[in-house]
Parts: sequence; C-alpha cells; structure tokens
Amino acid sequence: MGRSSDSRSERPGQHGRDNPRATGAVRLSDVAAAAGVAAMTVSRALNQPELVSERTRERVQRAVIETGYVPNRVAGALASSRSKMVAVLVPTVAHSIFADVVQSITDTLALDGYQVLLGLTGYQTQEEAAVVDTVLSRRPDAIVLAGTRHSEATRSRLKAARIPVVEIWDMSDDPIDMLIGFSHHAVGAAVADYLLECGYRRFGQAMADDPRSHQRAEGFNKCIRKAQEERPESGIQVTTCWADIPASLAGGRAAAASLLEEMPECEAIVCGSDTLAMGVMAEAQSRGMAIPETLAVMGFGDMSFAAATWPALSTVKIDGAEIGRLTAEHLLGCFNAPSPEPVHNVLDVGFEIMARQTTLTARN
Amino acid sequence: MGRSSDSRSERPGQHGRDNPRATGAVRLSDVAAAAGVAAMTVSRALNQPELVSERTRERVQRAVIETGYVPNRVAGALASSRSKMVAVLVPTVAHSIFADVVQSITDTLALDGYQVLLGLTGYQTQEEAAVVDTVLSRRPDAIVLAGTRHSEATRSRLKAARIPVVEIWDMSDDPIDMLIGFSHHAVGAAVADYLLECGYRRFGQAMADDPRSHQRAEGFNKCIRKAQEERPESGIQVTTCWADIPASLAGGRAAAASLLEEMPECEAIVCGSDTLAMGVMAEAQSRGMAIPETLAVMGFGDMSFAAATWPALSTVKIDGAEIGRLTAEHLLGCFNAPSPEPVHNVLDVGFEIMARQTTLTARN
DNA sequence: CTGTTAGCGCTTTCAT
DNA sequence: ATGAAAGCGCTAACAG
Repeated sequence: MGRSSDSRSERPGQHGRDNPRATGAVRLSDVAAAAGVAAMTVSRALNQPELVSERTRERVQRAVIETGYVPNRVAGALASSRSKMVAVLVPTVAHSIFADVVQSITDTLALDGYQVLLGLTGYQTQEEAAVVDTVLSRRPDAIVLAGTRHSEATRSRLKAARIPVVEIWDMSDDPIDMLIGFSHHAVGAAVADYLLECGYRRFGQAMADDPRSHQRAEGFNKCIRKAQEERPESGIQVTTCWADIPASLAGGRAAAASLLEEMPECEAIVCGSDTLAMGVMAEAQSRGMAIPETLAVMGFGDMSFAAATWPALSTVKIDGAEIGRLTAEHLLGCFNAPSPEPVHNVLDVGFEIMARQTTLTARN
Repeated sequence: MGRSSDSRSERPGQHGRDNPRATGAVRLSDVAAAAGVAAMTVSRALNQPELVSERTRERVQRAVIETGYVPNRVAGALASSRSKMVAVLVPTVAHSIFADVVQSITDTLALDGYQVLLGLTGYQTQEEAAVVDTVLSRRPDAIVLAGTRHSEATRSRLKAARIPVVEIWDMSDDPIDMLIGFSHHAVGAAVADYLLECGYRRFGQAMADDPRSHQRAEGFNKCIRKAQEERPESGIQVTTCWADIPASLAGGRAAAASLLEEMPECEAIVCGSDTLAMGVMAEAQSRGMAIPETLAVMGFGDMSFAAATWPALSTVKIDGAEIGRLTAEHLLGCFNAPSPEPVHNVLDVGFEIMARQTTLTARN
C-alpha cells in the first residue's frame, strides 16, 4: 500500500514542481487512497450510493470523515455541466417583498440540494445586463429574474444559455421562457374599479418611481379616466406623487404631505408598497386624520408586514413568499422532468384585494 | 486557415464520440480561432488586458462579440483556485436587518467583481453546519457568517478551508478568523443603564427567541439585578416575554399584550427588534396608551425602518448596511493585500443608543 | 507580447 | 459492483 495508484497522490504542484498544491484541500483521490478503492468509487458512493456495495459505502464513509473531505463542486460542475446552482436576480433584497421571494426560493431549492447565486440588479436595465452576464458565467442550472422588461441583449444572452429561465413578478406577452407573475396594469385597474365601487371619488397615488409601479399607476389612471368620461359630473379626480426609490417610510410621508397639499379633499391614497402605505398613514395620523374615516389607504404587497399594526389598512395581496415557492417548485419540476427541454408556460397566479371592512365600507 | 491548431476545435464529445458537446456554449478556443490567436491570448486579453497589445486586444474584443462568448468561470475557478465568490451566511433574509447586510455586502463586493453565494442558516446550529459544508464545496474565496456560536465541527471545517472567515453581528473572545461585530450582552446592559438613568423602574422585554436576543436580555437582566440589590427599595422589576421567530408585528403585539397583562404598571418595553417594537406600539396604541408618556418603547436595529412613522420610538442603532459595507471592504482589503495570510482581527463597531427627546425625557 | 504544455478535481464512458 | 482513461474549459508556468 506504499504507493497509491493515483498518479498525483503525492501532491506535486502543477508541472510536477514540488511546491505544495495551491489549495491544499483533501481530494477525492485522497479519500480513495484512505478507503483503498478507486476515486470513481468514492464519487459513486457519495453521489449514487445505490450503485455501490454496502461494505464499500461504509469504508468510504469512514474515509471521508477521517480525511475531512469536502467535495469540490467547482470541479464537479465543470465535469458534469450541472452546477446545482440557481441564480436569482431581483432589484434589491432590502424590500420585504423581494426578500420574501429570495428567502422562499432559497429554502425550497435547498430541499433538493440547489444553492442560490444572488444577483441584485438595482432598477436599471443596463445594470441588469451586466449582472446577467456575470451570473451566466457561473453556469447556473437555471435563472430566476424579476420583471419582464429586459434589453434585447439580455434576452438573447438568456436564450443562448439554454437553461430554464423564469421571469417573475410581472406579466408579458412574450416571455423568454417561463413566467410566473401577474399584470401590474390589471392590478391598477382592479384597484380603481374597487375603490370607485366603494364610492370614493378623489384619489391620491403615492407610488415608487419604478417601472412596475408605473404600470400599476397607468392601469389605475386609465380606469379612472374612463369613469371620468362616463360620469363627468361625478367629480372623480386623481393626483399622483412619485416617491424616490428605494421606497421608504419617509418617502411615504413626504408623498402624503405633498398629495394632501395639492388635494386637501383627497379621500383615498393608493400606495405602491406597504412601506409607502405605512409612511402615508404616519403622515395622516400626525395630521389628526382618522383612518379610514377621513382618509382610506391602500397598500400593495403581503398583509403580514402591516396588518397587525394597521388594522385599517387595505391592500392588494401579493405574497412574495408564495411566488417564490411556486417558482422554486416549478424549477425543480423542470430539473426532474424526463425531458429537460425548456417549457414555455405562462402561469398567472392572480392576486387578491384584501379589504378590511373598517376601511372600505366606511363611506357607505 | 482551414484547420485550427486547437485539437478540440471540431467539438467532439468526450472520448471522441461525435455527438455534440454537452453545453454547446462558445469556448475560449472558439474565440481564439475567430480572432486568429491562441486561447491563452484571449484569456489574457480578457483578464489582464494590459499584457496584450492593443491590436490583439481589439481583434479579441471583436471575436468575443461576434461569437457571443460568455466566459466559463467554473472552469476558470477550477484552474486558478480563485472563484471570485464570497459566501454570505445569515439566519434569514426576511428580516430587514440581515437583508441590509446582504444588500450592502453584495453591492460593495460587486464593485470588485465578486459575487455572493447566499446561505440561509435558519436559527439552528445543526442547520448551519450543513449550510457551511454545502457552501464550502463551492470553494468561495471568503465566507461571512452571522453569529459567533458555532458547532466545533463548523469551526474546524471553516479553519480547514484556509480562506478568510468573517464573523459578524456578534462578539467573541475566540473568533475563527476575523470578526466585525459587537457584544449583545453589553448592549443589553447599556440599555438597562440608560433606562434606569432615565428614571424608569418597571420594565418589560419583548424579545425574539434567538441566541443573540437571549444575550441582550441577559445583559439587561444582569444590570437590573445589580440595581435591585443596590436599591431594594426602588421597586425595580422586569418581566420578559419571548416572541416566536421569525419576529413579526403580530408577535410584538402579542408580546405586549401578554406583558401588559402580567405587569399593568409597566413603564417601558425593551424590544428585540424594530419589527417587534412596532408591534408593541401598535398594541399600546390600540389600548389608548400614549407613547412615550404612558409607555416608553425601545427598539433594536437601524432607525431608518421606524423613525419616520414613530418619532416617539427610541432604539439601539445597529446599522446592518454599515456592518455589511465594513465587512465587504475588509474582505476586499484581504484579497488585495500582498500577503494573503488570514488576519486575526477583532473590530468592535460599537453601537449607539438613539433616543428621541420625546421618549426618554418624558418622565423627567 | 504571444504561444505551448500540463494540469485544476471531478464525472462520463466504456471495460471488466 | 468497480476501475481506467479521457476530458470538462480554463489558467499557471515556462519558453520563446
């Protein structure tokens, strides 16, 4: 047993020079030597244990512990062209809505041994292109990205990568591959319909200045304009205020202050996120305005953030954690499918308007 | 030019079979062929452009665009044993405090071309050990992890990895390598001192049931006990309520309700996070208790979350984004240092008690 | 400044 | 059930 059969077992450096190897880490062949088997057998014992006899498996197990072996998945990924990594690209993780998505995807994928490579794209298309390139160079097995508006370069890069791509958090007529999202325009329209139905007439909008908020605002405004044309006498009005991104409580306060200045008789403020909504409510409260009696406020996102604090808040319920889970499970389905062909599949998760009685029946 | 000098340029599969290669992606040698240079020259043109003549650089640039080449960093990492990835391990990203850390580290590292491999460890030591192993198998160039209480297995694994390790968000006498954090025990004690100094006597604690919150509570209680012994007549009391993790507004409300039930004459509630603090304040408000006149509330974390809404809230300021930035810059310093030896370095970023006059002078 | 060669540590394939 | 050989796509080291 003096000499192992592995030609590199004496750990020479590259080119046979006799300085120590760069990493110094335990290799598969070291474990193999310790267990008295071939490297390939160790690989199998670790990755496809059912193909190895129980006796060998145990010996390998022991050798792994003895040597403190940590597999090198970089090498594994190169050899097998499967990295067991999924890239997740979101504008930011400092917003609860995307943090929930990332958390949920990470948790769900971990169950199947996949890891998340995080990419934060900011809110600029140009930045996104750079992040996509960097991330693709890691050869992830799939990529999830928020939004459906990408540069043509980004789209072609993603298609050329020939891996599952899931766009989330928005809707599109022409997804790159898969899509799990909803129409922000439709949400905006639905909110307008809803509030008009409730009897409100004078609206403010406190929206973050990002593309998806713009779409919701457009949907809202379009619906409002239609109502104005149909019922010119009703006095329907809307004023919009764009808050800086990232959205903050302070931004919400400022937006509310500005809206109430411009439109003191404002009855309802529609907000681009729960964060903005809370800022708006803080401002209203500081002015002694009763919510929802004097001013109704509508948020956007999952209720969990705000509901406990502000029972008067109504919101469009979009649960990031749920979207994340759906996305991850969908991907795992792709990975496990007999055919690894990309599936073209549009899935609208819909949305739900959560309205507390206290708020939205107030004026009836 | 009919035949390239690259022996694999005709893209045979492994072992010379003639099915197409697994990935089908453009390789360095494809770019080299298109540019009429050697693969190595392309590599240099991309990674060390200063070593290549301008003419060659331009030809390579053109060939890269022409072929749509996306470097394979998996192969690069294997060959060079530098992955340009930093693993970041936090309990969760669904808490603003850790989300800020991750956001900030990601942003800062991106400036130097590093990417973040995200690991979410939950709050259990056992889970952490598994995540550490998985993450190390990707051979990150460094690892950042929240907390200083790890299993012995985790510690030895991390030491054996021979990469920079930064523990953050806590203090330790025996860090694995580097540490950027603060003592939770000391924070708890400082808060107690502060509130006693302000004249408060009957305290509630609404803490999340995680190790670091426990340490703060211990620091707080120790300080309180000392005061009780020194001034038995003063009527100093404290009751603690442990909220479920992850901390939520609802959990904060429930904790406050329970505390106020047990100790109706409670004067100040110390909270384990801003989230809990906001829940506590919601409950107080719903009971018509004036803050801070009737009940003072202290949070923990960065003010940015809550300050705009609750000017009456006081808090221990721990800015996750700042810690993240510090950590990333510290790491980049290590990477660029002439000596890549691990630096043993304890850095206490300290903390700051932000106290709004309105709250903490209320009883004076 | 550019090219050649020999691996990085693993998995695929084929052979036993 | 186990092993041997070849190669994944890139970069370090040396040679020119």
